[in-house]
Amino acid sequence: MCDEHGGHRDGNARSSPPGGLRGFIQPWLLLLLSQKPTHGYELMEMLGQDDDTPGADPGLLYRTLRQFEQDGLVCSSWDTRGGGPARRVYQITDEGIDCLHAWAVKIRRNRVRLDRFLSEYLALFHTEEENS
Amino acid sequence: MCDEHGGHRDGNARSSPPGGLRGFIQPWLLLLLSQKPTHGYELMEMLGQDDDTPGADPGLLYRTLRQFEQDGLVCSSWDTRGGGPARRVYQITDEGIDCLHAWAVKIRRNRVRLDRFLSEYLALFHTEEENS
DNA sequence: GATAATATATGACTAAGACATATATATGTT
DNA sequence: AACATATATATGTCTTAGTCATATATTATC
Repeated sequence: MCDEHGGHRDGNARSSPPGGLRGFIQPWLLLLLSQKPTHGYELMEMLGQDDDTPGADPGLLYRTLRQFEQDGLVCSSWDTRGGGPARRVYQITDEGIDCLHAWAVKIRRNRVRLDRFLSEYLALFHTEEENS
Repeated sequence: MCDEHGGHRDGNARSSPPGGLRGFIQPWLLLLLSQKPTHGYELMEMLGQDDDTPGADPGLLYRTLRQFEQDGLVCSSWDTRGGGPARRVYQITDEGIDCLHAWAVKIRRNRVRLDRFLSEYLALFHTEEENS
C-alpha cells in the first residue's frame, strides 16, 4: 500500500494534538461578567485558578474585552478607588446576556458532538483490543 | 456606572457567537481513518452527512490531510482503479493512532470543561429567574 | 531609591477555519 | 462531437482565536 514502516520516526513533530479545543474564553468571560461587573485582572485570576477553566493569556483577555465593548456586549468605566493603578471595570449589557445565551446553546450542541466522538472512539478501541 | 441603555441597538453586529467550538476536524479525520483507509472526498461525505459531525470544508480537509502526511500521522497512495479521477487514499500510521489517543484525552478533558461551564451557567440563569 | 505587585495594553506570530475558485477525469446526454 | 454533471484534489485569500513576548504606568513595601 504505502510505505508504512512500523517504527515511529517522528519526522516533523506534531505527534500530539496542538491546542485544546478553542473558542472558549469568550463564553467564560461573558458568564463571569454576568455574575458581577469586574476588571480584566480579576477575570484573569478567576479563570486561572481552576483546572476546568481555560487559563487566560492577558493579551487575549484584554483584547477580547475591548472587542466585546466594540460589539456592545459590555461597557466599561474606570475605577480609581482603592490602591494600585486604575481598573477598567466591565459590565455586561443586555446584548451581552443574549450572546451568552447563544453561546450556551452552541456549547450544549458541542457537548453532544464530543460525546458522539468519544462513543465512536470507545467503540473502536475498546471492543477490538487487538493491538499490543 | 456606564451608559447602559436598556435598548438593544446592535451597533456592530456580533450579538451571536462567531463559530462553533474549533479544532475538531482533526480528531474526526484520525478516527475515521483508523476505521479504514479512505480518500478525502469520501471523508468529506462521511463528515457531512451527520449533524453531530463538523461538516467539513473541502479546502480545510485536503490541507489537513496533507499536513497529517507531512507530520507522519498518515501516508497516502494513488488509487486509479474504478471510474472517475484518481483518488489519493490515506492510511493512518502508528503515530497517527498515538495522536488520536492523545486527542481523545484532550477531548475528554474538554467535555469536563463544557459540563463545568454549563452547570455554572444553569446555576446562574435557572435559580434566579429575575429578568422578564 | 529600588523592587515587586497590580493593572492594562500592544506587537508579532501560528493555527483553524470560512469562502471562493481552479483543475482534471470520467460519465451521461443530446 | 459538444456539453453538462459528478467525482476528486488543490490553491488563494481572509478572519479569528490563541500563544508568547514585551511595554507601560501606578501604588505599596523594603
